[in-house]
Amino acid sequence: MVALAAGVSPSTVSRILNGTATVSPARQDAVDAAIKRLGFRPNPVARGLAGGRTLSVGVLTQTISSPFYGEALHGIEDQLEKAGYIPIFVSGHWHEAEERKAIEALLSRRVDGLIVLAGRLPNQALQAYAKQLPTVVVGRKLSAARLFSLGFDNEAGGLIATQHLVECGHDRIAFIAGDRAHEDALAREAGYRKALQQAGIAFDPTLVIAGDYTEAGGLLAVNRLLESRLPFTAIFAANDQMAIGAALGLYRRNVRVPDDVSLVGFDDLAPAKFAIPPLTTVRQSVYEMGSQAALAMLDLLRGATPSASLPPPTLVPRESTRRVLR
Amino acid sequence: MVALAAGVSPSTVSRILNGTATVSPARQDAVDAAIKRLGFRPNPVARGLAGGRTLSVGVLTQTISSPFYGEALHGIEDQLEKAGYIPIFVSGHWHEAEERKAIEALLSRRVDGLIVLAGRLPNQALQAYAKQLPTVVVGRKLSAARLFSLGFDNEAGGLIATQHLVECGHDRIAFIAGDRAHEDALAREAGYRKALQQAGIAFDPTLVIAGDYTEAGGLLAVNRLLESRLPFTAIFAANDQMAIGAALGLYRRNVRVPDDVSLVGFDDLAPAKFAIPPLTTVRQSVYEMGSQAALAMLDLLRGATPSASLPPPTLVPRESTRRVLR
DNA sequence: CTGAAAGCGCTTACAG
DNA sequence: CTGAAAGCGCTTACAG
Repeated sequence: MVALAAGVSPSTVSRILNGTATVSPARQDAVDAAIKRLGFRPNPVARGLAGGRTLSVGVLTQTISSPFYGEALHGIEDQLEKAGYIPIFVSGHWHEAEERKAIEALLSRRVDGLIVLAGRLPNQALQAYAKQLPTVVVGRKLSAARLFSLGFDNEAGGLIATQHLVECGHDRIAFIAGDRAHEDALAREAGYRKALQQAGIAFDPTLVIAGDYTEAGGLLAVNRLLESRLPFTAIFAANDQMAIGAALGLYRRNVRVPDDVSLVGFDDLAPAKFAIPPLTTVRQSVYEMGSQAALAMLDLLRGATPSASLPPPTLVPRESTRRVLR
Repeated sequence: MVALAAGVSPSTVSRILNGTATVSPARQDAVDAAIKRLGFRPNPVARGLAGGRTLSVGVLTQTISSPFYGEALHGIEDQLEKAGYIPIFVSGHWHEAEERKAIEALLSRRVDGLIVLAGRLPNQALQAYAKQLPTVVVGRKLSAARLFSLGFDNEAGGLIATQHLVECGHDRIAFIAGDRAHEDALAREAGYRKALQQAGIAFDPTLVIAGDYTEAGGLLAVNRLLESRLPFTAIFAANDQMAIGAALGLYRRNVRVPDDVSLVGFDDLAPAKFAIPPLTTVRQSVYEMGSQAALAMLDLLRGATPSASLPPPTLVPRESTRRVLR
């Protein structure tokens, strides 16, 4: 070890580097100076082998190129980096076997912790991983030792989106649902129904169209809706991407937004703001979600109990919704 | 080493694992069986320390949440994973000092290679890194030993975009430029000018507006253009994001696309297809760019000379452009 | 507070 | 073709 060449034993240097024990000021200074002089940078690989820590945390995401998760990864990266950890991102592509494989790769690289963003892995698989290393899961509610979970209140989001439409005077509100395999899609739908109920509007199942969280899915859904000839004056799409697809479908058939139908999305990703017309939506700070997840991981890593939580969703009124004219 | 417990020496096992030398069939089988029986998974951390290989490659990107780079990262990940390597993504945020720091972090983790996506690092810095480890840089042309560079033909892209507009009969074509710090922005502009020249249309510098590759920048640019009261019937924006911002600016002022002005973008990222109206643009397969970069890295790693290249950009005609009416 | 020693899990010359 | 040995760059009990 290089720094040894500058006075003391390797053990002492190691202790200083890690703050593992108190060291006399004299040697402290000597070592600091030597480190500076030599431009010494500890080798994380060796540290990992010897100490069992790699200062890296594995992050299982679904698609690294998704606009939604991209934001979250950004939040994770910023936070982890500050603490000297490096995130290692792997993709599961919404496929259980791939997710497992990706996590195995992470484990074999001895990451210190695991952050899981959504996915199809059963809860119990996640709980099992938590036995091996600190784990934070985003988008589900579950508990176990060394496992922390974090999620938005999607039902509340669905509720305020629909309430906004109700307040605008709409009572024939179609809903384009998200992929039912996602917990959050179900919660958003529950919020929609709850708002209807609170407003005394009868729930009409024919106004609910299945979707898949993609633009193409939103386009398809709106086409089906239009072909059904059911009357409606507003659409709540379970995410922005579907709302954007729906907007295109409406444009194609010369249905004007918001003059003929009001449209609200969910997420408030970047494209919502520049949609034509700019999309009214429910804001969730996905970046914040990532950074809170990382903070929780850092807590877990130092043996503390995480207290991270997410701000409630809020409505962002833009130009795709308006009061219904009578 | 666990597998030793099953017959031979650790060296032999290592050799089998790495294909480093020929081993007698008998031991080969014995070891294979033992590996299988014990469910042995080699520890990449230890391999890295001992052998100097970590089976990881560092990827410097600018913003992990960018729609453009997200696609590229996806391509890199898919290709590297197939070969047993894992990518480690770090962000430089278009900031030279951060880029350097990020690369240092990668080096200290002993990545086997480095893929650099754009950025502000001077070419010579990149060439210096190439002396330390195999490097592939995307989006610049430069050469050095163990350095491979790869990029789209942005000038050709700018050319075909503008030619398309010319063929539609436009001769007052505005150009919203990209961030001049990007080489590709300059090349796209050169393509624009070349097309004008080939068509015998005089270049009018007042029709060129500075932009920054963001939607907000496109919106601003179009406002400036409209306020200038200069006549124009078409706009070529140097990327899709600015085109989308421009479309919103036009919509706000009741200028119809494509009836009043034709609009073309560049990149063909996902949102272009669902813009209103769907955006005519120049397609570059960013995913392909990532996967070719990864393939080139794999070549470098095995000591071969990379031969990766990118398909030429192509025009994707959609609904935002139309023949000018006389 | 601080060394000397052993060891993390592998790989790679070095000798057969 | 195959072992024994040394070593990658650190950390962590173990003794002072």
